[in-house]
Amino acid sequence: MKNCHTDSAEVNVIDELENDFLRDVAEFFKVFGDVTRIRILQSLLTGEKNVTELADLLDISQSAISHQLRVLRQNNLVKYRKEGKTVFYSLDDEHVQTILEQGMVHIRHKRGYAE
Amino acid sequence: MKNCHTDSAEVNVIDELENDFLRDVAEFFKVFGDVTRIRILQSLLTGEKNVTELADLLDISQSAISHQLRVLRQNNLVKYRKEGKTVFYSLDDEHVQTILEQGMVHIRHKRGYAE
DNA sequence: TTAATATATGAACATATATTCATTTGAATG
DNA sequence: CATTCAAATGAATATATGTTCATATATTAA
Repeated sequence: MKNCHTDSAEVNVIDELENDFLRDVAEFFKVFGDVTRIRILQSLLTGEKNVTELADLLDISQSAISHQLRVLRQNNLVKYRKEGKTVFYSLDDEHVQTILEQGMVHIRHKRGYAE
Repeated sequence: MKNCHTDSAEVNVIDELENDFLRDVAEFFKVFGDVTRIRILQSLLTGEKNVTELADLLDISQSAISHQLRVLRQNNLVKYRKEGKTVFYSLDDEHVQTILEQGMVHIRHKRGYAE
């Protein structure tokens, strides 16, 4: 007799789904786990910016910025808007902002940075 | 005449502090950016577990678990308690739990997993 | 003390990832 | 159309990271 928790084949299926899910969660956090991307995201907290602006502001090559923006795009952390030749990026939703700010608050408290 | 925002040397000092801070934030998120560590953390949501338990439960070698627990320890995501030869690990504080759950909720919604 | 068990650690290896450099695409303008 | 400017992309390289394997440490039991 089987129930929804002890049948081994069924549990394996569930485990696989769970593992896929956790893999995605890890991938999601991984995107926040890079200084360049964090700096980009933090810059976008104050509003949309184009690629050149970001490169100048952060003193990082246009190429590096562009590569990282692609990662951010692919993971839906930013959205963009084209206007002529320039592309303006901004944070995708408040979820992103919330998580970013949570992390910043955590480190600020932990390391005792001035508020 | 200088003020607290335009003096270039002073700004550089501020930038350095800010960059150090953002580096730490990225490091912090990086810890969440690995499936094994996420699986460990998720397992600890239901309470403390020892190393062997985790290795069995997650079907990951004792060594791999131990290496990752070290990373989690060094970043204050978990704390531990020794009892004889066994070491019990648990989540450090609710901050960790909050961020983990935020990420899981985000992915669940984004990917449309069943609640 | 010897054996057994739980955990930690170091070295080696394979893979992933970020940056640079060169080039390309695409849009506006002369 | 040729040029210029903004952004994207591909290849190459250097570095970081996770796992395995072998071994060490530490605690308990025989």
